[in-house]
Amino acid sequence: MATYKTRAQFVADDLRGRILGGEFKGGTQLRQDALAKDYDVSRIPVREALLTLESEGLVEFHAHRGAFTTELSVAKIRELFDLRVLLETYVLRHAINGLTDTDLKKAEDTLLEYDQALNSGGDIDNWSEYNFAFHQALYAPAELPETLSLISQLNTKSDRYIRMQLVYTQEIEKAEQEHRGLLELARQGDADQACELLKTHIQEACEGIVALLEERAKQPETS
Amino acid sequence: MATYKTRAQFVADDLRGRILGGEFKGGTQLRQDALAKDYDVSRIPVREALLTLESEGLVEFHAHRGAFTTELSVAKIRELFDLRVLLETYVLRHAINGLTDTDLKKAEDTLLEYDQALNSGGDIDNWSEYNFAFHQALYAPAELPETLSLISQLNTKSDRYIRMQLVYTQEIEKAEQEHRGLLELARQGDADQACELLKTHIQEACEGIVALLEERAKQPETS
DNA sequence: AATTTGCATACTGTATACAAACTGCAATGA
DNA sequence: TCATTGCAGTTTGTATACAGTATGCAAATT
Repeated sequence: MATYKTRAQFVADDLRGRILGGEFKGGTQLRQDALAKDYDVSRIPVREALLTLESEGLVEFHAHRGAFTTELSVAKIRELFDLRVLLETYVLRHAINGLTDTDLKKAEDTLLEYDQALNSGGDIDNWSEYNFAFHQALYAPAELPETLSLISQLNTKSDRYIRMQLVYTQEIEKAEQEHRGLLELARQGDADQACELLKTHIQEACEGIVALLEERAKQPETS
Repeated sequence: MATYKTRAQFVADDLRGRILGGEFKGGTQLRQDALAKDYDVSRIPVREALLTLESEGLVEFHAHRGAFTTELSVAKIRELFDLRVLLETYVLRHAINGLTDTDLKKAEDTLLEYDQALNSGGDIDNWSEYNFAFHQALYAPAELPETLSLISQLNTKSDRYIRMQLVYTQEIEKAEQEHRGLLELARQGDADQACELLKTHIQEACEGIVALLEERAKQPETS
């Protein structure tokens, strides 16, 4: 924590990880006092951290009742993934036009680094990060920072559900193959096919999550 | 102020209006103490309001140096407007499929209300609000709340520049005609043409703003 | 017994107080 | 002369203290 500029930022970053990691069920009230004790700070930086997380859609404030973790309906999940398709194919197309060798190298390095992590320890937390890093590396050449930031937002919101799916299925390998495919198509400069692959990549992930949620809805409480 | 839930929200709403209204030049430091005195509250709700505005892109925090109003480069403005084209044509298409008479009526009402405001008082502040309300009414039937929220974000970020343009040009009437055109095409169910009109509507506004900014860049300091 | 009222408790939202970081200027030294 | 250091003042970031609102339970009323 010594490296962090402010306590509020530290709390926000750590708490974000805990929420994405599934420590709290959707709709859980986050007690400011308890969090303050967790991090050994006062409630002020905790409140500021919660406000940051609210802007990221992970938490919701209700006046005088505090902050609650959010929960997404199936409809909203579908909407988020549709938006990802729209925005990510958009930037991918831009990125592929004007893609340099060094850009390709960077994306490839991310992929390799991520292979190694997978073969060694490889828990979900790391995967989520590497997945994100690969996509950002692939999109970076588009030089559309605002768009990337929007995509990043959408990813944060859907991240909890993506992780959920990864635990219960063997999606990681499939995703990795698709990543290799994307890189190859990008190298060939085939934007149309790359976008098509990306689209199905995202849509299939969405369907997997929806299926899992509906499955889970049938069986209540399997503690 | 009694109607507001918390002081922080009140400050955020009012301060947003002041920033969008152009009270502060880009890059101005916002002193927490001064704002606290303005609103007769302590610095705590002011800080929370500033954090909210940061998440909207109107303000930026630098650790231990406080909050500064943001300023967009021409490249970023272009990027934002391109995103608006992408997202707004996307929802408009969805909205036009499955558009009911009552939906049309609502959008039309907004347009009429806004005519009246234009003929009576009609300052820029109101125009910005009505413009936003009309677009939201037109898009609402798509039933894509996350997408609308994203569009709303983009509009907030670009709002300052749109207003700037309105002051110096006679864009309002032109925009109004385009609004009528959009409504008519929507009524006819012609999504393709409606999207095309919307696209040029947004792109021309963008070019107008860019031209104005570049004009202004040539003549430094006309105090 | 069920519903309502009043009260105690707990928690949030905000004010005040304090500590740490930044800024600018003057003094010092090369 | 210019760069560097040290210090004072200012401002931010955070802790503590207080006020107002929501929640839950018990007594009271029908």
